[in-house]
Amino acid sequence: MILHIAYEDKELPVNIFKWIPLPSLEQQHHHPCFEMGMCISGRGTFHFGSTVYPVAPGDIFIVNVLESHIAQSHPDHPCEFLFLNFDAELLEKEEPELMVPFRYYPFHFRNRLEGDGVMMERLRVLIRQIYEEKRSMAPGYRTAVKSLLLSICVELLRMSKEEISSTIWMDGMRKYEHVRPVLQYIETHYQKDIDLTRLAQLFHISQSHLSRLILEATGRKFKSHIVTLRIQHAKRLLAGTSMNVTEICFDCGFQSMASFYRNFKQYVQMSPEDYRRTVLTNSLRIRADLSSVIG
DNA sequence: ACGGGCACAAACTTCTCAGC
DNA sequence: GCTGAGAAGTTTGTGCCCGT
Repeated sequence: MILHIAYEDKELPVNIFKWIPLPSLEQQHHHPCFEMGMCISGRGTFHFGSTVYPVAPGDIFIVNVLESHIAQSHPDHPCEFLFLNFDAELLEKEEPELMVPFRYYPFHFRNRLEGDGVMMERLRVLIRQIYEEKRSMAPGYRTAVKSLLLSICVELLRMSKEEISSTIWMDGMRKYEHVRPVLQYIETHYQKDIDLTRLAQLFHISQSHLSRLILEATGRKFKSHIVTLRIQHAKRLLAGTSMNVTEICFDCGFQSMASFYRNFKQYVQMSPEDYRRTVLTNSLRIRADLSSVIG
């Protein structure tokens, strides 16, 4: 199940809120943003696909972009979470290296961070500070939230560096630096008709070698990487504009309606029209809930 | 007009081997 | 160890069609 994340503040794509999961196991969901969930109290379980982690106070769970997950409370000791979700663009714009623990080491990525180490304690404090900043909305809170979030990502980056041997780390960074211009090119040209052959010619690398480099750097195949960017763009247009599906398809860089439908269904598990209806229904429901709370 | 499915050709990925 | 070339298997794009 896909969740469309609407940020309260359009200038700051960061949400933070308290949440008590139900004791019954709900359907897993995913969303196009990063999420961190810190357990404040109680017990329970956190499900990522078929992997199940126990939940204890102080545990921090990292949810990657489009990763299926759901938290569940213990029936007798419901757990309370502080959930933080934010747009990946925030990190990419600031310093792409911050994406490394999430994106460039897919095989080292782990969802549960636990323990009483100095770094863990620092992460917990930073998450609480973001919650307080967002709640108080004191002058300059946007900058404060952004800098706290970036500090969290720096901590994660350093933690992941400690876990991975320096040889693997240096090797990964070197490969990433090698392929970085290609990835930047893809991210600015994905709306156009780019293919691996032309890209290989442009960067003077063989097609097979470029394919391998992209896979090593991103954890995704070339096509999958492009399609992910295009689908994210399509979702933004479906949710935020009245453009018809055909216009959106070609605006995103798809060469035909058929491939757009096939890819959209594969990545989002529903057709573009169904997605637009779901997003509209959800946003209307949220507005109705808010107006009933406000009175 | 638009949304969606199917079959085939084209493009991409993966693997292996060889040269530097 | 890094990179390129080539072959085989897999995936995607294109064109066409049908239903609403």
